[in-house]
Amino acid sequence: MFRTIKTFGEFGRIGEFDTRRGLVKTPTFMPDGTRGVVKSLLPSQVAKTGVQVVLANTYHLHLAPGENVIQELGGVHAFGGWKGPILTDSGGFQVFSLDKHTKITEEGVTFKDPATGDKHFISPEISMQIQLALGADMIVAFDHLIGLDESSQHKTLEAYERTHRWLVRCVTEFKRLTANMKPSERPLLFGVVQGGLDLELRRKSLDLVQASEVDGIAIGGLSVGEPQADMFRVLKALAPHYDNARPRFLLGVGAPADLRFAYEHGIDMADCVLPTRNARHATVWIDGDIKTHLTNARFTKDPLPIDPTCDCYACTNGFSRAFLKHQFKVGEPLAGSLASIHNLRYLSRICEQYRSI
RNA sequence: GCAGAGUUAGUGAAGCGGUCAAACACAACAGACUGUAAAUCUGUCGGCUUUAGCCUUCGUAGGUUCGAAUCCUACACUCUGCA
Repeated sequence: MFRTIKTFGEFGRIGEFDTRRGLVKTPTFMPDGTRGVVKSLLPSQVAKTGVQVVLANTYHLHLAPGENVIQELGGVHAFGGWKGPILTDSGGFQVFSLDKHTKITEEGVTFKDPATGDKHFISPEISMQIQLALGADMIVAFDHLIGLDESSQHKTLEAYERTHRWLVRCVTEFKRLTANMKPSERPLLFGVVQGGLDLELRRKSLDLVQASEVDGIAIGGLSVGEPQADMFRVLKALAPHYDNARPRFLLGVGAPADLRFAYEHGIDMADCVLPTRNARHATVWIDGDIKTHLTNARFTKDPLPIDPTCDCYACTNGFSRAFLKHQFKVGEPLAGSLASIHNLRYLSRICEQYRSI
């Protein structure tokens, strides 16, 4: 149950909710640790940026090392060392990102591993089973996600309908798997809203998800190549219709401007690879949301920290832009780690600014 | 001193008569990245102008040829054998 502490603006809210692994204060940003950990960072470093929840991925952990291995070793928390809440994505995103390697039927999705050629079948039920076995504290229903370029718009309705049929199966399987758990031991299930850029469909999708027995509302299918204005239009249209008792999770959004818009339109939590991937690719955000390539020649002798206004470890411990540029140029992984710390802190600070309104 | 091999754009290295401003790699420069097939990918990379074009380049200087980075001669330098 989501507790609203305060509202701001027309749709924004500050609040908190409980997971079996502890309290989550919102708005919050959750970095993606696809294989169980945030790439290039120690859990302690992630925690110090203000991150409360880390994401992990059903698809990747199912392929290797397998949920059975992780379960035997004590679950994904023990496995990767993250003590706070963990949210697993369902594998639904891979239906989209591995599009060319998948075969979708009503029963589920067959993935052909691009690396090995091995086939893996994931259905709504199997996704629930994997996520429960991994030991996640929040899990996501297995949905059908499509791109939003012109060539795929005709699939919007199909994906929307399938997502809801699959949601029913997810809820049923989830209830079966958690039947013997106390409410305080049970992970939270998020249903996914789809509908592409069709506001009517989006609205219906939200109603359907909110009418089902899910703990949280996830907004999916955005930030998949559509113009920013389209994403904003959808978020704006959904904003007045959310159920106040449940947390709202925007899947896959992480650009500062997008997060701000989302939080101001009723979103409580979001995840994204952007801060950490960009960081490993030498790109950081600097005060004012200025996207900056640290490898640019102009930083060769720059003694300043990444962002003089930032309080992250990298910015307050003497690491100059010149040093980071050099480390990136010579391929030292420390540069990516320091930049990741900075970018995560940058997004956490945005969240903290909203939480302190 | 003799005999071989070599000298190509920032570096390494292809090319061995025309389709060569010259493959490829690295470096350099710029960019992309939004529920991670991503510590990855893309573009530029002789000069001037720029859809096209013009000019100057392949150790140096000559020569052969309609045409040379590619063939010949001389010279310079480098490496490997033999003295």
